[in-house]
Amino acid sequence: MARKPRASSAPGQRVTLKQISEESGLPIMTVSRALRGLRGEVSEATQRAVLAVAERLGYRPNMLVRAIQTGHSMNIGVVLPPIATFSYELLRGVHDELARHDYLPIVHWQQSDKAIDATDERVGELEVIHHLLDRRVDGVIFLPADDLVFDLHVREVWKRDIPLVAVDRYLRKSGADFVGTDDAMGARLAAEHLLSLGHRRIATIAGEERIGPFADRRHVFVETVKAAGGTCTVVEVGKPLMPRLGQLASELLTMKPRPTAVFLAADHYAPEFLAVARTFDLSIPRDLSVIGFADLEMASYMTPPLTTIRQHPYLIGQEAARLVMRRCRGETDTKPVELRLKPELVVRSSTTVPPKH
Amino acid sequence: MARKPRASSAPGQRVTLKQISEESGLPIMTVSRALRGLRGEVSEATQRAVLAVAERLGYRPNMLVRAIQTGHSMNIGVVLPPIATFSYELLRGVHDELARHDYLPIVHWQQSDKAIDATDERVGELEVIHHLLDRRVDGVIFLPADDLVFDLHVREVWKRDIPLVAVDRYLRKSGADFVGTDDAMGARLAAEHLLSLGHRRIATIAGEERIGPFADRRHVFVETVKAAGGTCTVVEVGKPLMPRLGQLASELLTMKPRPTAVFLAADHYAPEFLAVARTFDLSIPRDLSVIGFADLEMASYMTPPLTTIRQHPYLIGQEAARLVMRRCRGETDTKPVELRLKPELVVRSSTTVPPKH
DNA sequence: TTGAAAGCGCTAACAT
DNA sequence: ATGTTAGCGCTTTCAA
Repeated sequence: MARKPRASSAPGQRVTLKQISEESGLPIMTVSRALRGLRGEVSEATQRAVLAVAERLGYRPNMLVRAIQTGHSMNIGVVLPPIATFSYELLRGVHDELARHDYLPIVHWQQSDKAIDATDERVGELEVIHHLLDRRVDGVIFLPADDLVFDLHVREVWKRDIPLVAVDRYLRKSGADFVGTDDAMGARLAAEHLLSLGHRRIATIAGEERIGPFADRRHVFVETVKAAGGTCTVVEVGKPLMPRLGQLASELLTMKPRPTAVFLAADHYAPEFLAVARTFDLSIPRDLSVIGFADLEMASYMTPPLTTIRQHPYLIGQEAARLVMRRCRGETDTKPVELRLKPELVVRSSTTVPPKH
Repeated sequence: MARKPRASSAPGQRVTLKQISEESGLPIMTVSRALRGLRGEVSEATQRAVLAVAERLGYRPNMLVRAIQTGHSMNIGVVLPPIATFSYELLRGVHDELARHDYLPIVHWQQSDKAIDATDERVGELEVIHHLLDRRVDGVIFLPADDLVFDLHVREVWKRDIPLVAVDRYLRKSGADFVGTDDAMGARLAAEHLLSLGHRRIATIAGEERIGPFADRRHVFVETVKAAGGTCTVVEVGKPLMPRLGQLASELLTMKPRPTAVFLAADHYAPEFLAVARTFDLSIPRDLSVIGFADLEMASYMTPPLTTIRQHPYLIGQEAARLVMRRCRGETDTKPVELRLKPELVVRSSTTVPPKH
């Protein structure tokens, strides 16, 4: 019996293989092969004919359908934390590399408010990865904000045999691939820079120990300073960042004797720290040298311009993208890959020789 | 005859409706209805049973398949220019609002290198929109970098009866929906701020006239100044920005009599402009007031902190997302919507009363 | 090199 | 409230 044609409200009447088939008199299968350019499976004449009709009709392949057929959606899920770290550059790196190979990223930020709303926090958290998985992404690039939550996500992803690459923050236990910065090297560069200027009484405002990169930066920095015969005072700033940071900065600057140099585990701390230093009438870098970590855009605009350790978020994104795509093709061995890009020292005006008195 | 099961390399053996159907003894259709929570079409008992099995099996819907069925992929394409304007905040606004309604953005930056590589520039440009269209996005949010290219994209999108919302840059002819900043109001705020401080001999470094927002900022600023009995020198900086900007700044600062205040059409110009002013031994704001437009993050970190006009990229993104989604549901009339968010004046330390002599 | 048939996993449309 | 059937637009499989 006659059924109504599917509505779908398509006045533009989507062009399908069937239409090309009818127009050209060739069977659908031939059209499909020609359009995909399957060499050796279709004669040149046929191919040209098909291509011509397709072009005339303005045909565009339906990747949704193709995806359910081939198992490849050509989309990569990207999970980012709610805070804006260096995510934008990272994302661009991911995107550019993916796009070069006909993949595209589906971005999903973790929303802080959602987790709070949910009665069971974990349910809310998994929503993010499920939204991606439901769209049948071929792989996932993940910048973990919280280690515990990350584990849940990884499990959920691996259950489906989909590759997952962690970026920026490494989680030892997870066994996932990782691309990030060589934080140890960065910390060493920072320490050596200060040491070479002559500093020996040094301090660091460290990030939370439980966060991988912060742990590395702290330990390597302290060790390097100590190995050179210096002393290093460590204060840790956690969350919430803002009231605590000012307080810690004050404590550090009232120490007697006061350190001659401070290593900030992140550039983010710099504006507040410099503000506090100003209230102590300290001139940077004359009275106190300050070095950061990240090389955020603002580092170069601060007063004074901040000496810091430059990370390479764009390149990290690129490498992460390459890695997932390789995994999608099953080109790599089963051992988890761990890639750490070398950071570099950027000397600006916030560091100099220690004051002499 | 027995066929091989589709490979697809699925050791995790994807869970499908059929499996739930078999496990529960209920027909697939009932399972489908239960899972979608179609109220009134399924008994509570059945629903509970289905949900339990689905949960146990770890079922997740396949949105690809659902999309070809319903015509809704629940994905919105987002096209961004290669330059990093305020895109990140905008993107987050778009994302958050979409995610709240189970949509997700598929982001595609236009790549500058691709266009150059392609023999026919237009082909390269259309690739971006095709990548999105091939994935059957339900709508597109577009931040146009180039007007001519944009027109081609719009045509391509509309051919498929898909809603398109332009953000930030408005293109009169296109007839597309638009969400952006009220540039006229911003320019007026800037002018009135300088006028109220007492400035009358004013200049502006304007952006390219052919770019909508820049045209608005320039004209309204000039008119407002003139209406108050002031004079306004206009210099336009195009592409490439960098060598030209320094030169124009020099010209402006050697004028006699020198303007007492300058309106920069974009915060981006500020670092270079301030650098040039410094070479002229001008103290900002004592000798010269400077006001920008955008309120980029760096504005607050500059020396001196820049007075500027704050835009609301996050909110613009949100509104754009709301608009596409409404269009996707066909909830709006056919007239193109034009939404301009009000910017606000942020007074910092780069503006003050004019020098008297 | 080409063709016919059988799905992919799901939902809309029509029964009952 | 629950079944049944026919697709969605494509690719894979198998046969010619």
